Amino acid sequence: MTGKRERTKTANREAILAAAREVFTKLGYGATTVRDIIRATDLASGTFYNYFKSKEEVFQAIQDENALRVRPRLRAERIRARSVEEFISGSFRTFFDYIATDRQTFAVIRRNADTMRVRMDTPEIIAGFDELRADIVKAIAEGIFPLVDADYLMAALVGVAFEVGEHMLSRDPVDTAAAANFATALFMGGFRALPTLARPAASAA
Amino acid sequence: MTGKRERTKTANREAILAAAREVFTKLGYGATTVRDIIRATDLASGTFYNYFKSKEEVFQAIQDENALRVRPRLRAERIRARSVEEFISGSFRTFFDYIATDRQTFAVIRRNADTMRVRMDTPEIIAGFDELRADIVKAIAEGIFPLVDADYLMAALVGVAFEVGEHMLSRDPVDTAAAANFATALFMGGFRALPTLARPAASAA
DNA sequence: CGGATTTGGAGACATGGCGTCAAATTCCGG
DNA sequence: CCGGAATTTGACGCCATGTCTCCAAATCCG
Repeated sequence: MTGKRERTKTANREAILAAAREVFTKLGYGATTVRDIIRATDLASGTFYNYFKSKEEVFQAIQDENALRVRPRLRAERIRARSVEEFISGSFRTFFDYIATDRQTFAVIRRNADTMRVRMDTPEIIAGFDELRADIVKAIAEGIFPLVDADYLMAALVGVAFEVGEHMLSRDPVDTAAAANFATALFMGGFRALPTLARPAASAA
Repeated sequence: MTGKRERTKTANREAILAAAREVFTKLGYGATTVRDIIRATDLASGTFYNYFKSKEEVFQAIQDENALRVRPRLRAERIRARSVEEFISGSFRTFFDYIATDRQTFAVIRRNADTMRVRMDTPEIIAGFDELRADIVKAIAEGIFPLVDADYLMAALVGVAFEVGEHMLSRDPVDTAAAANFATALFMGGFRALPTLARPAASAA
C-alpha cells in the first residue's frame, strides 16, 4: 500500500466519492451530471471514467459503503436474538438508529428529485437481504419463528422498515425508540397490539 | 369538444403518452430520452414541449392515470368496511388485484433500470394517500380502529403493500388472494397469526 | 543508477440530447 | 375569403457525454 501509484489511486477514488456525496446533497441525484462531480474534484474528465462508468455507479458505490456500515450491526442483532421479539425489535431498533444517525446519507436519497427509493441491488445490499432471509429461514427451522412464508415476511419487514423509517425522520424530534416499538408491536401482536396513543385499547371491534 | 383544434390537442397528448408508455417499457425509464419518445410519435420536437416539460412530467402523467384507476376502488372498499378486518383485507385485496391485472403498467416501473420506486407525488397519488390517512383517522374516531399512530399505521400499510406486492408479482402463478391473506393476517393478528405453511401453528414460542 | 516499459491522468473531440424560437402552417371568426 | 390567433415545425446554439490519444510520471530491471 506504500507505492505512489496505489496511494493516488485510492486518493482519487475517495476524492470522487466525497465530491459526489457533496454534489448529490446539494443538487439532488437527478440534477447532478458527471461533469458536476468532476468539477468538484481537481481531476480531469477522462480520469473519472477510469474509476466509474457513470454517476449511477458512483451512487451505487456510496450506497454500498452505507450498507457495509449497517449490515454487520443488523446481523449481530439477529444472531444475538433468542426469541422472536428480540429478533424483530433488535432489527428495527438498529435500523432506525442507523438512519437517524446517518441522515446526511439519507438526505441524498430523499432530496433526490427523480427517484424516491433508489436501486437496491448493489452487492452489499443484496447480501444484506440474503442474510436477513437466511436468518428468517434459520429461525423458522429452529422453531423460534412459526412456519410462515419467509419471502413475504421479509418483504413485510423491509417495507415497514423503510416506510415507517421515512416518516420517523420527518418528525421533530426524531424518536427512534417509538418507531421501533410501533413496528415491533405490529409484527409481534398485530394491529390490536400497537401501542395506543392515549388510553389502553379497551375495545377491539 | 368538436373543434378541430381541440381534437388534435387531445390526440397529440394521447399520442405522446402512448409512445412514452411503449418506449419506457422497452428501454426503461432511466435510459429513455425525450427524443426517444418524440421519435415514437410523428410530431416535431418542439411540439412535445407544448404538452410536457420533460420525460419526468410524462411519467407523472402516466402514474396519475394509474392512480386515477385504483384510487376510487380502494376508497370504495374502505368505505364499505364495517370492521377493521374488512378495512384491511379489502384494501390489500383490491390493491394486489390491481397490480396483478395491470402488469403492463407495473412493468414500466419494475423494468426501470435506475429507480426502484418512482416519484409518488403526483396529485392523484398524493390525494390517494391523503384519503387513506383520513379514512384511518375516521376509523379511529369511530372506534373501529384502536387509537394508534395514524401516520405510522399508514406507512406500515403502504410499505407492506408495495414490498409484498412486488414479491407477489415475481411468483408463478401470481396468487393475489394468498398475498392479501398474508398481509391481512399480519396486521390483524401480528406475526403469530400469519398463516402457517404446513401445519397449524400449534406452538407460539 | 539509468534506460525501458507500463500505468494512468489530461483534455480535446465527435456525438447526440436538450430546450428554444422564428417562420410556416392551420384553424377559426367575421 | 381574409385577417389574426393559435399551434406546429425543425433548425440552432449549447452543453454533457464518453472516448481516445498523447504524454509525464512511476515502476521495473539490468
